[in-house]
Amino acid sequence: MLKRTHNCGELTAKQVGETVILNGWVDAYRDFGGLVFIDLRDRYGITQVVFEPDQGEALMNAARELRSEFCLGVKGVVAKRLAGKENPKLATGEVEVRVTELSVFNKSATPPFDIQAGDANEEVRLKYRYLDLRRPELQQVFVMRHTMNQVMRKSLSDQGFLEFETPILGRSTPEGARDFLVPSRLHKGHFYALPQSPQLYKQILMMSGMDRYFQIARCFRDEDLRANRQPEFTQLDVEMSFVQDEDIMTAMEPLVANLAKEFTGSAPTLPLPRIDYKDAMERYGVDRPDLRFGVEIHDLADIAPKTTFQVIQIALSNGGRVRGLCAPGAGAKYSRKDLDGLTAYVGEFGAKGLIWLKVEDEGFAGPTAKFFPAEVQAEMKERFGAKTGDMIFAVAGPEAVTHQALSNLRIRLGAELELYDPKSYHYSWVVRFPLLHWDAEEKRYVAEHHPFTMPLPEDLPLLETDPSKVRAQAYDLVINGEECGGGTIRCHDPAIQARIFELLGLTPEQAQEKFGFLLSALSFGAPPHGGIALGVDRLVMLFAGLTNIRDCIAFPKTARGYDLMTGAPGEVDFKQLRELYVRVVE
RNA sequence: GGGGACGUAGCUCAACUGGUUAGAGCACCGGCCUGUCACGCCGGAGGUUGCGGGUUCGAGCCCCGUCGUCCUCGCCA
Repeated sequence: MLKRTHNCGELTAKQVGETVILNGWVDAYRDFGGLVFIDLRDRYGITQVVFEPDQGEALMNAARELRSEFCLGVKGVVAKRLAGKENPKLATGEVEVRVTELSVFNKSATPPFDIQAGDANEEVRLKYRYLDLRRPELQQVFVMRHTMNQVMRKSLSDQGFLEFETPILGRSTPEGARDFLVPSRLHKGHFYALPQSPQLYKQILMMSGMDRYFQIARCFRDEDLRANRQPEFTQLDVEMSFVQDEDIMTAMEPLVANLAKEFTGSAPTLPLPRIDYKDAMERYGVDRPDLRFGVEIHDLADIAPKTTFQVIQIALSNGGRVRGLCAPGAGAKYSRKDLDGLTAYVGEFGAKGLIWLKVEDEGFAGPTAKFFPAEVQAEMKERFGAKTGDMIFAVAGPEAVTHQALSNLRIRLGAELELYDPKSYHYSWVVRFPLLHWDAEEKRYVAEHHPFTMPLPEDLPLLETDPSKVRAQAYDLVINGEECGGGTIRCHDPAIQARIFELLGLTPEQAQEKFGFLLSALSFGAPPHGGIALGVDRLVMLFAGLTNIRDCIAFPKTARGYDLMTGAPGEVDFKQLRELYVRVVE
């Protein structure tokens, strides 16, 4: 076998004159009859190799047979290219390899799509994922992903964290996402569940005195997919003992800074900003604000009495809200048609309409400007810091609608008006989430994060009087408006944990049945503890500038949960089902 | 479960208002070519228009159903 002495990305003028062997795939071939050029590709780069008649007819004939994606070994002499024939687009473009010996390891069928172009339909790319993954663009993403894993391991290991593995076959627990179930052969009618996260195991490890845990853990949730959501995904899972919420954030920040440094070239100043959940919702309408730009949302309820605008009066009298934001420089940017488009856009989030006001020297302009007297206009200009040429957008309606409509509008305006550098990164913590919210349909409280979250100490009394007002010791890591991780301090007090189970509608018997092991472990001197999990796939997506999580997962699934390469999920033999006591019903 | 976009040659796309034999570029096959790097030139082959039904003298185009891909609401992180 012609074993490589060099890879396809490393030859330069330094090796001129050396005999080398390269292994790789035919990226392109250019056949001149009397002269054949091959671009040989591996994951390190591309090197041009050339076949010339002086090496004999047999070699030339063999070279003329080469086609795209043939897998080759070539032996030859590194030569400086003819003067003026260098290719500045290639790292190896100064030189070429004059081939003396060729070994075709394997021919290739004609590729089903143009691997170099990379513009094929995703369906076909996923079916032939092994070919898609030959593309340098994709290979770079997985190099990055590898590096990320290394940075995470090193950062945490340097801080004294121990890497653990926890079971994939666990038990189904109530709350959270739908479980993937695995039927037990040994126990008729019983099922394992794949972990939604290693949550309880890592808490138990704290109770075992492991003190600082981490795992790059695969998690499974049987819910519908999205551009940034797959049914199996990877978390950097972390847990620490003897800590409060600030300790977790402080412990994670060096890691975040290391990732930022590695992938963006610059690390944020620490500590990262903390924003109260409540402030985030008020100022940005969302719990994961994109803070690469300003444009805060302001309330307009107080000006309502000074206008004659029915829409506003009605929203307020129905217990809703009127809120708006100021888009700098939007006045000249948006045509009437564009504004109709923005109105339709907020409509997607339930807004009945969009109030838009152009700020001009003479006052507001727009179809609803007449409802705002001069005095109110001055007040609004001041509140929004609006200048001539800006636009004020406002939405009236139920609180959730104003939040959704304005937060999404804000993101859209930020991009369209180029209010930030798309290559920039902003990191922040959103803290003090609500512990619970009331689910009207199920007629019970539902955990905002998960059922093991510790309330803020000062809010503990509210657990008895007004549970939905209880704030949690919870924190999310937000980067560029993406939720990249979240965690909580856990309940290490069995009594508080029992009270929360009660609020969640679990009887003591049910709590015992589902979480007996946890309650038991809590009763044996459990340390105060807490942790966090970062979404590895999302971090790769973010740092690689991708808009879709499939491109940073080697073998992803489609929106319907198929693996188009293997055909999973597939049918199984009746015999397999019988062993598992499982029957398919129509 | 709901909404939207899409599905035509191996790939990327075109085909007027429903009208002759469904076209182009790339890829593929054959031939020519000694300095290309998106090589070039000549020639050729390649189609169940996702699938099933319907309307029509006539359907890639209209209607119904179905499957698949993407985006999204619900759900979920």
